[in-house]
Amino acid sequence: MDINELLTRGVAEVIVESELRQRLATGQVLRLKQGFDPTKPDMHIGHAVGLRKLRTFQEAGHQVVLIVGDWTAQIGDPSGRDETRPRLDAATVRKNAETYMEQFFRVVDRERTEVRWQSEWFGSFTLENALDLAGRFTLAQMLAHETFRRRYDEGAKLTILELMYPMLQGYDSVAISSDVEFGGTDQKFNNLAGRELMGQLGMRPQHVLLVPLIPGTDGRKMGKTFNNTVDITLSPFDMLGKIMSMSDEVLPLYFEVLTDMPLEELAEVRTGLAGGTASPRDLKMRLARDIVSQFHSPADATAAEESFVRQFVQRELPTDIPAHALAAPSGIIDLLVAAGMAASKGEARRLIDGGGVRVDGERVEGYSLTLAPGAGVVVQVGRRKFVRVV
RNA sequence: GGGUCGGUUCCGGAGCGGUCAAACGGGGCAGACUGUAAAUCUGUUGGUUAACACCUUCGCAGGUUCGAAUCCUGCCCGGCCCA
Repeated sequence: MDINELLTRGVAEVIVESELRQRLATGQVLRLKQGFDPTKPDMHIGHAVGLRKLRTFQEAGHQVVLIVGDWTAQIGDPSGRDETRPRLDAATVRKNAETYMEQFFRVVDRERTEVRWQSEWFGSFTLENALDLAGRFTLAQMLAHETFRRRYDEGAKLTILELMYPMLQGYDSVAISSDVEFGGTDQKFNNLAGRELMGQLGMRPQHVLLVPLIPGTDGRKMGKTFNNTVDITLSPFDMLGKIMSMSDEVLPLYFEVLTDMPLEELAEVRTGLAGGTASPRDLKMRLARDIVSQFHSPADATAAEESFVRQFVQRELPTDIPAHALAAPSGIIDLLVAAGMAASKGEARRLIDGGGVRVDGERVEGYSLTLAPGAGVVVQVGRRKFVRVV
């Protein structure tokens, strides 16, 4: 891939672009820093945007340095946060880190990745070191950070510990001699702290490559708080379904940042969608297949598509309905709760009232229906939950 | 340390002695419409109950009252002002 596409496709901002462009041209192997906090091991395809970019750089010969933020995890990244996060214990952090890396290396080449834990340098950090670090940043600099500024102005709780977060992340760059730090646009402030610190210490300041945050299934920025993520650990079927249920507007961006579709073709897709000559539905299926293939396999993608068409387009029952064994006759309400299709009996009643429960395709009216063991009927809640009574 | 304002159901945010399981908005869930699009519209959103009703919930612990999310006392937590 040429340097231009490397620095523009699926990239929101590069700091400082002209300099990084020159360094890439020299053919020198660069150290690409990517950090993560082992607080939230579930990775979604929004994260994959950055990972794919790392992967592309690796293919161009560069070295990834993955930093496990086992210290910053205990602070919690304040970026975009409204409140102080709870601190985690060491065992949880370690477990989360393992889960995270398992997912990370589904995209990034493990062979060209160096894994470093923050405790390597922060474990022996002294108070003197910490004070020195804190002395290199001013309050005004910190308040330039949108998140800090807003919380400060609104009179919300904001601890000194949280102000330390960008400093620690910045120090990571010093510790591993980072050349380029990768992150989402929400990481800009933290990444720039690394630049600042490296410069103060007489090192060559790292460059920063920011990837865009992509919209989630509901069109808002993809993130855990909105519950609109497409997790990369989803089954092929669920992953395909989630992508299919997304708004059409995301298509061009998704193709750009999550597939290898050639730029010329990408341009055609854009004009086709804008002009109404391309089918959004077909393109979305193509996108979904592509993404599922990446995290699973082309065969899985094909199978998922077939199931999807059967279940949602042709409205047939799914092929693999879980069985729910009954020992004795059971009322519909109890069954829904026992099968995990409703959280409480009250909710089960509400679902029935709302017309969301079907038995063998027939809408259930009233709460009096009783099902016998071995009935073999299929109980359905909404469009996605099925159970066969045996 | 002093003064002051505040801590409400998933989130935001009303309520300020009974009519409060608690307005309203967001989110969630279900239904209609569909391309499982999106948008829109409708219903619903503590638990048990067929229902009446009852139980648990409004930072924590006590108290006043026939009755408290609402009043009083102490404590914990946060913001602001003063030091």
